[in-house]
Amino acid sequence: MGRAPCCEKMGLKKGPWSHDEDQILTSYIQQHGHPNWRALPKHAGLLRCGKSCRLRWTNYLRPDIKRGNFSREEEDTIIHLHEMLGNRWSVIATNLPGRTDNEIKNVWHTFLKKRLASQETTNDAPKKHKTKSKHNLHDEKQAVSIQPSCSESSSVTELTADDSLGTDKHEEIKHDTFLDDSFWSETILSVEVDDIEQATPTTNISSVWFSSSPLTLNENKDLNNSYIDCNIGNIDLWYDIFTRIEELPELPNKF
DNA sequence: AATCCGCACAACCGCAGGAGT
DNA sequence: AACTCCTGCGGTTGTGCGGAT
Repeated sequence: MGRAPCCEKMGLKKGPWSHDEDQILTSYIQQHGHPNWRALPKHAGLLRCGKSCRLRWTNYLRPDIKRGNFSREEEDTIIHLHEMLGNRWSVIATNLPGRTDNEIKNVWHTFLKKRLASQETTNDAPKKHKTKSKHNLHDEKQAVSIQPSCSESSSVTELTADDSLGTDKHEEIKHDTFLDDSFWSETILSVEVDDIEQATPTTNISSVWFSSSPLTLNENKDLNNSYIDCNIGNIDLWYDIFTRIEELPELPNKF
C-alpha cells in the first residue's frame, strides 16, 4: 500500500480553483465521468493533480451538493451522529444528503471550538455570541431566539429539549472501544436518507432511524425487533444494545 | 477610516486500506 | 505473497471576509 505521489511534479497548480478550471473539470466529468482521478487532469487539460480534482469535485462542483445554511435538523443530525460515531465525517455525511464530509467537519469544528470555550467558562449562562460568519450560518436561529442554538452551545452535553441522551450526558460513551465501523455502517447507517430529511426539528433522530429502517444485525433478530420505535433517550435501551452487541460472537475484536 | 481579530470555508497533506497485477 | 497504484478519509492549514475596536 504505497502512498500515492501527488502534486510533487513541478508545474501543477495549487490553491484556489478558478472559474475556468471549475468549468473544465465539470464539463469533462459530465462527458467522461471520473473513472481515474489520477489521469483525469491530464486528459482534461488541467494543471492539477488528480487528488485536487477529486476534492474539488466532491466538495464543491458535484451537482447534488446542497449549498447554504445547515438546517436545524441537519445540525441535530450531525450532533447526534458525532456523539455516536465520533469523527467519522464521511459516514455522517452519508446521512446528510447533499452535504460533504468536509463541510460537516468544518461545521463541527466551529461547534467544537465553541464548546471547548464554553467548558472553560464552566456553566455560566450562555454568553452572547457575536455572529461573524460571512454566510451567517446560524443567524436565523439567533434571530428568532435568544437561547443558544446548537451551534452556539454546540456541546453535545448541553442539548436539552429533545436530547434524550442528555439524561446521560455526562457519560460520554466511547463506542470505539467496542464497536467497529462495520457495525455502524451496517446497522444504524443503513437508513434511508429520506428518513432524516423527513424528521421534524423535534423528531428524535434515533427514533427515525430505528423506526423506519430495519436493523441489519442479521444474527440477532431479537435485537432487531426489540427496538423499533425506540427512543434514544432510553438509557436502558442503549445499555441493552451495547451489552447485546458485546455478546455477538462474530463481531471482530480489534481491541 | 484604519487596523485588528476571529470565524468560516476551501483546499492541502499524509496516512490507511482496497484493488489490481 | 508481495508489491504498486489509486482512492477515500480525517486532520490541519491558509485565506478572505466582516465585525469590533
